[in-house]
Amino acid sequence: MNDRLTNGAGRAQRRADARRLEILRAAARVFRRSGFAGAGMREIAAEADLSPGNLYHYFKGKHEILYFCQDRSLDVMIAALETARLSGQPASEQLRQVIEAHVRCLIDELEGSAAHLEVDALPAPLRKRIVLKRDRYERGIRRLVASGMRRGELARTDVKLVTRAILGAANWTARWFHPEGPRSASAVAEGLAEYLVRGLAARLPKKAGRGRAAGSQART
Amino acid sequence: MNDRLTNGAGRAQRRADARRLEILRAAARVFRRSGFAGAGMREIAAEADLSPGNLYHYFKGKHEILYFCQDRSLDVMIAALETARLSGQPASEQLRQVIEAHVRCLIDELEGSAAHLEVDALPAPLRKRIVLKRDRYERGIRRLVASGMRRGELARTDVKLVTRAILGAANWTARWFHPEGPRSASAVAEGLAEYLVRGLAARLPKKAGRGRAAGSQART
DNA sequence: TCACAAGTTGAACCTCGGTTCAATTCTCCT
DNA sequence: AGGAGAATTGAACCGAGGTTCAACTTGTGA
Repeated sequence: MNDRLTNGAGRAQRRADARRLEILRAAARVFRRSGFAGAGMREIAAEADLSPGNLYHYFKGKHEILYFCQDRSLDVMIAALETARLSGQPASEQLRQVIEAHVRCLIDELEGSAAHLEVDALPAPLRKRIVLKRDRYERGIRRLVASGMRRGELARTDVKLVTRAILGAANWTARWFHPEGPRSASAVAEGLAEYLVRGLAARLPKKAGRGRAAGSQART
Repeated sequence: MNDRLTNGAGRAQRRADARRLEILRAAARVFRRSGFAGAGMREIAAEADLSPGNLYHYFKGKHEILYFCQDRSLDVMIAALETARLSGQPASEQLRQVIEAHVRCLIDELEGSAAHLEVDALPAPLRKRIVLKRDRYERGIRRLVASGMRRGELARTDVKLVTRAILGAANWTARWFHPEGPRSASAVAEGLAEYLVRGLAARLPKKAGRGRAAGSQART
């Protein structure tokens, strides 16, 4: 009976949540296509198949939509980072997974979102929250890299600089990747990760115990 | 006499040109700070120390200012690419120079310009011209990389993908670099180039004639 | 010195895009 | 069925920012 009592209200809540999610996805697509400034509320409404005024029933305004898009993206990326961390694999493998997940998060055709690239577009209170989360993500990657360096799995270098280079290269795919292009999103993610990880593995061939490093030596 | 006849007009022309350049520099700074959308003509005018209406004496509009900023940046980068190419040094060294110049072009405190990062903001005719030039620059880098691969100086891989990764990492410095930060622009440019070039040199240690590779082996 | 062209200004204009809102429709519960 | 709240709409509102422009100032050449 209690279950039956909340069934309708529960269903309405679920529908509202689903509609919110729908809007966020649509917005993410428009933001990725046109950038935040170029994305109009009318365009987002059309993409989400509702009227412009209706957006305000679900979100306070354009900035709030952007904020939630960004929050979602960062959640996905942080989860991937955590998964990699818990895998217990070598640092280079973990880093590869993180980079691939990051790139996919950006350029996946249906779910991809470049929203988190436009933090500066947010008003200060929302921006602060996103920056905290983004910095948390970035620190996680740095820890992964630093740990790999300490273990001798990655070449020692400026952790911060390298992490930003990695993120830059990954984020930049949003600019040039086209779904109809010659490479699939996966191929791009993998190729990019391969290159970026290799830049940190450069000085490892001396370690005889390293299966891959040994393979590299045999090949070249 | 002829020299004296054109002296005043020549001087006026030079002053107009100097004023145009001043405006472009000011605009580049504002664009870098606030992005194209966030940069207002009033702000640019203030930065260039003249009135908003006066900008229109020198440029047709905001988009034309952006276009010329971008054109200038690409000129600088293309020139650096040409210098590196003509140096006849190994591909990895050439690539290093190109990357460093690219990064400096972005984050140099007085002259730096991130304008070329916002190609999409241009109306179609101007955008077409910038895209042509930008693609020319990118093809030049690709040729450099491909040539290094053919010569065995760089590891063989997907040239286009790697070039874009490099450009992405380099361009992204515009997002995170702060002049008052712990690293100078030069240190960032050098560190970044080091890492990005190493990702392409990963498989070279086998070449006994390589002084650096041999040094690396001795160290690790 | 004068006439004309170049350069400058600051207020006003105008458009575009974010947002509001009254009216209407839909959904849920009694 | 009726009432209340949620959801939706489409037109109107409003302000920010790009641009125009008449009036004025400065520079140049005869």
